[in-house]
Amino acid sequence: MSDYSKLADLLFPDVIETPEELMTKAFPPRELPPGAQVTRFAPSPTGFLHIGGVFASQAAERAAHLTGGVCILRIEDTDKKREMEDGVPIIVNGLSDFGIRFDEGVSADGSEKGDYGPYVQSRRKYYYHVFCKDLVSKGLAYPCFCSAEEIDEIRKAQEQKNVTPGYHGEYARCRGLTFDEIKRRIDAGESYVVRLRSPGKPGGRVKFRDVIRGDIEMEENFVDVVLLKSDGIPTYHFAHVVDDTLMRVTTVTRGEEWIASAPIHLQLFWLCGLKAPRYAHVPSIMKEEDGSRRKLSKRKDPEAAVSYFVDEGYPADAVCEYLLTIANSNFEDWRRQNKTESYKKFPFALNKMSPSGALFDLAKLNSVSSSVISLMTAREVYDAALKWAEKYDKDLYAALSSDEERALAIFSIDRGGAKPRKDIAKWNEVRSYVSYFYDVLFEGVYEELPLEKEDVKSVLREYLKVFDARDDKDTWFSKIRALCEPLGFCPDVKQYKADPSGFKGHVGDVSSCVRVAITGRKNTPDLHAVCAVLGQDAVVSRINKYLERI
RNA sequence: GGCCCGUUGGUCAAGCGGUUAAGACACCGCCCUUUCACGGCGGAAACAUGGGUUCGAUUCCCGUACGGGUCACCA
Repeated sequence: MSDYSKLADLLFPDVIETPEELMTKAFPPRELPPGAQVTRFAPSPTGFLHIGGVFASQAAERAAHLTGGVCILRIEDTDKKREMEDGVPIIVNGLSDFGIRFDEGVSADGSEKGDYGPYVQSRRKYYYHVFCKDLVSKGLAYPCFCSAEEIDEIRKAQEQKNVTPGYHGEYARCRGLTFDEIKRRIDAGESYVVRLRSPGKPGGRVKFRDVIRGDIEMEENFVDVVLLKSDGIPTYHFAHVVDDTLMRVTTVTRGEEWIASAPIHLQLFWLCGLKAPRYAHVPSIMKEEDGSRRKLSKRKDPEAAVSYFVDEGYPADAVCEYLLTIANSNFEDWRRQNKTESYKKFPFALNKMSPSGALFDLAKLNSVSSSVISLMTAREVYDAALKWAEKYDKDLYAALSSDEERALAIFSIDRGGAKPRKDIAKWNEVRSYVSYFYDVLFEGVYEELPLEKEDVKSVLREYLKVFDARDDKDTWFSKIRALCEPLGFCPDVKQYKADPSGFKGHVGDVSSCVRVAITGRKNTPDLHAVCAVLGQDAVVSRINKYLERI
């Protein structure tokens, strides 16, 4: 028996299987249609769901489901320090709110589904040890007893000599330890990590193809990276290789910050005798500040957290569609061709993602979102707004739920036709949108009218005389029109524009007076419909109130 | 600092050796409209920079600048 085998048995006495056995028996290749991609999203349970996480998971989910593949949710909890109590449910629920469904993996209640689990890394220790033992037995990994202080010393020495920092070459003190020495130190209770014995050389090169970026060439890894920490739990690098192999993942989508460590991963796959997956490194979402851009920051930017979008009341679909416009620029064209189709029908492609990080553009999000909402039915708007208001705006909730039919009538105005209005971009705008329909919500704030006060007053007084809430739209408008000439306004906009002399304004200005008196603002949906919902008494009292004010 | 990635209008972006350099958001103007919108049309607005390669570079190569990432028993 070689020293390496003896060492492997010493380090991992409980491991009785080989990687090959695992891969043929417990985790055989999946039976999937040709071209199907198996992807995964693998967050740490920090309890914070970053918008970039939704972006990356959306890419993974779309890539899998559009090809008839499988998308996995795996929890990377190998670092206990970063863990948070409700970390898992917060992330699972957050993702699910945004319509991202996983075929396998962890659920909010902690349960798991799928045949390639466990899907929580802390429950996969044995599998990591199987692969690690194999590496040790081949002389490709070894235990290292260096303390944090020693590692620090090494780094300082390297900095002084201007050598690439890291545990490698002559600086890898524990590389040459004999079996007897190792056994003595372990028996003495010294703690250790397991390191890769990297065959790489400074200056060596590796090449790989990234689905999004194309060919990338980098210096190969020559550092004896840590595979297993002193508690026997793997580092990200090693867990990635073992998990994605065993779970039969075909395409790894992850943040671009991982490009730098790809050489480590490629080397690990190679040394384990495995085929590396396809990589798709998705760009970070950026934020502009003081003329320069930086990654959207969890600490500084509220919009980095998906909870921001929930709080503001953006429909999940709207956020997803916005993210899709960043991910695949042809999405907008597709959307124009397929106005009412679900975005899930869009032929998303990983290789059409732009390699550079997009700036998060709230104005654009609002535009996308108001389009999404404009296509919803009054019922859908009501339900969603009500649900949002229940948590975020009690007054609005009370008003909306007090008379469902009336609320539905409000949301029905100018909705459902070929050219719906786009007044609402997020649910926290609903309060303002409906405020004038409810006395308890009405702010009593009035926009300025570009007319003399006396003219406004006479318009309103005359309107009061003729207004009848039962009038149909044509009758109602002809009455408005009839007010014009006696009061010095032009009943025809075109005529007025051709020659405004002799007029105080046109029929639009007359309407504006009425509109502002009733609603406080110059921009509202169809005024006739507004009056109809409000009813005779409310319209009259609103106008009287306004008359008293000015 | 080493290594890697990126750089087309204010923003998101098509483009992949020859184009009047698309489109979208925002902005401005006009039109449509019985009000408000929606919509339509039009406008202003860009290839970071210097060298090559080429008959010809936004597109290919090299350098520079700027931005980003990464160099842990964190992911």
